[in-house]
Amino acid sequence: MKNKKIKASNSQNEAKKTTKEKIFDASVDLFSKKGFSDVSVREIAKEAGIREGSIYNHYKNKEAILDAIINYFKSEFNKSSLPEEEGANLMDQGPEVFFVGGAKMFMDRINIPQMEKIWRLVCIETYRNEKIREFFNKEILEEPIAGLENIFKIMIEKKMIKPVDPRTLAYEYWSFAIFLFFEYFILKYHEDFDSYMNQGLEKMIEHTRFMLDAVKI
Amino acid sequence: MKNKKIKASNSQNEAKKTTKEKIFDASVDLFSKKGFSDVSVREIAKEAGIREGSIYNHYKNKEAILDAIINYFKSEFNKSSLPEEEGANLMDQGPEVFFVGGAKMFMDRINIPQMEKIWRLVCIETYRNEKIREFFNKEILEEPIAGLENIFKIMIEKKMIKPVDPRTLAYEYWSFAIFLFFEYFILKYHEDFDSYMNQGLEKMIEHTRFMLDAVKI
DNA sequence: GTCTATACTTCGATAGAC
DNA sequence: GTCTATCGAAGTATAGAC
Repeated sequence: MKNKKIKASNSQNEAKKTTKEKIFDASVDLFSKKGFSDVSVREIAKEAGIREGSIYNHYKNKEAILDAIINYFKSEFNKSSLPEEEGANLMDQGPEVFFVGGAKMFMDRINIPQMEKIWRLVCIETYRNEKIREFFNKEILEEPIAGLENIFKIMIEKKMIKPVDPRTLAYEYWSFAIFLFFEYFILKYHEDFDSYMNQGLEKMIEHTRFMLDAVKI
Repeated sequence: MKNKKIKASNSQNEAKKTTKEKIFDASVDLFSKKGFSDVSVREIAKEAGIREGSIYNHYKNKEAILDAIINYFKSEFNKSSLPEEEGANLMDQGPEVFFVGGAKMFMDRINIPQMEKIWRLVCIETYRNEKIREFFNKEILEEPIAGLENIFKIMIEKKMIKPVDPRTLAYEYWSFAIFLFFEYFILKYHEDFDSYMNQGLEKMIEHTRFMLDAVKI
């Protein structure tokens, strides 16, 4: 579970990259730093080490590069979503193990270098890009909350926690995670990356403790 | 306390506006919709009903307009911060009255038409603009949390709530408010404004109830 | 202080030689 | 598929008449 992070610096070696990959990676880098609108095709070409015109042999236009990044993000995001049975197993070990374990797994997903940049990109472009916004609302806001609501419902049925409204609990739990996204990727993005990511996990665990304390039987 | 909102549609009547105000208001409008980088000086001039060149008689450049908006926002934000004694009075009526009353007052501050647009602008430009980011971190994140920490400390001393770590409580309470900012101004901004603002207040009140339930004696 | 006109720059995208 | 060269559009900003 730990060596998932190594995998030869995320994708291919720098040397083996195709031109299309170079354009893709350069765009991820620049878009995540400055935002889509403040990056020019010239910059992307320079960063990728090719001429401007060559970009259009691989992508129809600038927008198409962003689309490709979004699609990559979506597929990676869905690829690594928590399998149903694994969750059920964790839950039997008690609520704390379930949530702390879940938070760690989730952080591991974000912590892949290339994906971390795209997470930042997603956060800063959500206001402007409708595709990203729809994805965010559906897959990062509504679906997790619906899933959590279900989990809390089960926990209540199993008398693992107090019978508080499961929807409220889900919202209380997950809104904190969204807050951490924005705190990390927007408010604190430039302040020493590594330590901040670890702080995020600790904060999420502390939040989990507070919530479970509030509803424990 | 309620008629603060009327005040002749926020600022001057449309007819009486100076050119500088027209430029300012047009910029607020456009920046809050599309973001600073995606708005041109030409657009601002058109929206303000003047010629492009005339803008430079009032502002040094495009960036200076944004600076003026930020400064206006800061001064309005500080102008309306909660007076110390009023808070103490509210607190004596119990935690629920204090927080529900506080949430309402806070929402009233945002709900002024011109300020609502600037709040949106602040939320979407935070990642890009260092002045906004510093302001957000200091005045919307750290200071409120420090203030809340103090309030929870007093409540614990007065034995109004359980002796949970006040810093944790402050973070638990305020992170939800920040989440609501982002949910409202980024994720749901175009989905029927008025009802969403009201929902926000209800959500904040529900959150307050959950938290107070968790720490009540 | 506003207008017309325009300078100057940068941008996204394309054409055509290799 | 990459390069050179360049186009047309759009951007910021300035000059000068009124």
